[in-house]
Amino acid sequence: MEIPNLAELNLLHTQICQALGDPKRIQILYALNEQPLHVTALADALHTPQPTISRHLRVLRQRALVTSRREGATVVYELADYRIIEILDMMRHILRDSLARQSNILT
Amino acid sequence: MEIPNLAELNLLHTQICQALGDPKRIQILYALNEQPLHVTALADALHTPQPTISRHLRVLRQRALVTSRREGATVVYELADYRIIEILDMMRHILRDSLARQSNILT
DNA sequence: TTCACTTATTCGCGTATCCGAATACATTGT
DNA sequence: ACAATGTATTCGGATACGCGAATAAGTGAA
Repeated sequence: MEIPNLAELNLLHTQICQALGDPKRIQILYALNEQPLHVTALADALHTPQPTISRHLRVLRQRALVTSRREGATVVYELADYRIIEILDMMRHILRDSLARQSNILT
Repeated sequence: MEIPNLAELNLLHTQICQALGDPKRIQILYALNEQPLHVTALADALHTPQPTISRHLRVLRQRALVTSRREGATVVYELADYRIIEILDMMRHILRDSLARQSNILT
C-alpha cells in the first residue's frame, strides 16, 4: 500500500463525492444504515433490478464506502463507515436551511 | 417557492453531491473557505482559465453552495454555508481512516 | 454432475459532463 | 460613445456515466 500523495488524495476525495452523486446510491447507503443487506434484498427494497444494484454496489465498494462479505450463497453488504450517514444528513440540513432562506426572501 | 416533495428533495440532495464530485469545484470551495474571492482571483489562484472557473461557479451557485454579489466591476463569490467545509473535511477523515485500515491489513 | 439460486459482468445505446476556444454581456472610466 | 476590464455563455468534441438486456460466474443441495 503506497502512501498517496496530495494529488491522489484529492482524486480519492473527488471519487467519494462522485459516488454519492447518484440517487440510487444514496438510497442504498441509507438502506444499509438500517441494517446490512444482501444484494437481492436491496434490489427488492429499492424496487430496482439486481444488476443495477450490483453495479452501484461495486462503485461504493471501490470507493470503500461499503464492505462486502460472502455468507453462503449470498453476499452481505454493510456500511464501511457510518459517518457517511452523518455526512449525508449534514447535507440534508444544509439543503433544508437553504430552502428556508429562499422562502424567507420571497415572503 | 414551493415546498419540495420527498422525491425533489432527494434530487436536490443528489445534485449537491454531484456538485462536490469535481476536483476543481472542491478546490474552489476550499479557496473560498479562506476568504471570499472574485472570479479572476480564483482563476489565478487555481491556475485555471476564467471561463472554466465561471462555469464551475455557476454549478455551485445553482446548487446554493456559494453566493455571489457584484462589487463594482467584479463579482465576489462566497461560501453560502461554511458547514460544507466540515462535510468535505469529514470525508477526508473517512478517507484517511480507510487508507489506514488497508495499510493494517497488508502489514 | 446437474439444478436452482445469487451475484457479477459485458454490450450497446442514450445522455450528461468537462474542457478549450471564441465570443457575448456587463461595468467603469475617459 | 468608446475603450478597457471583468464575467458569463455558447459551440464542438472527447470522455464518462447509467441503464436494460443478456449472460457469465459463484455457491449449495440433491
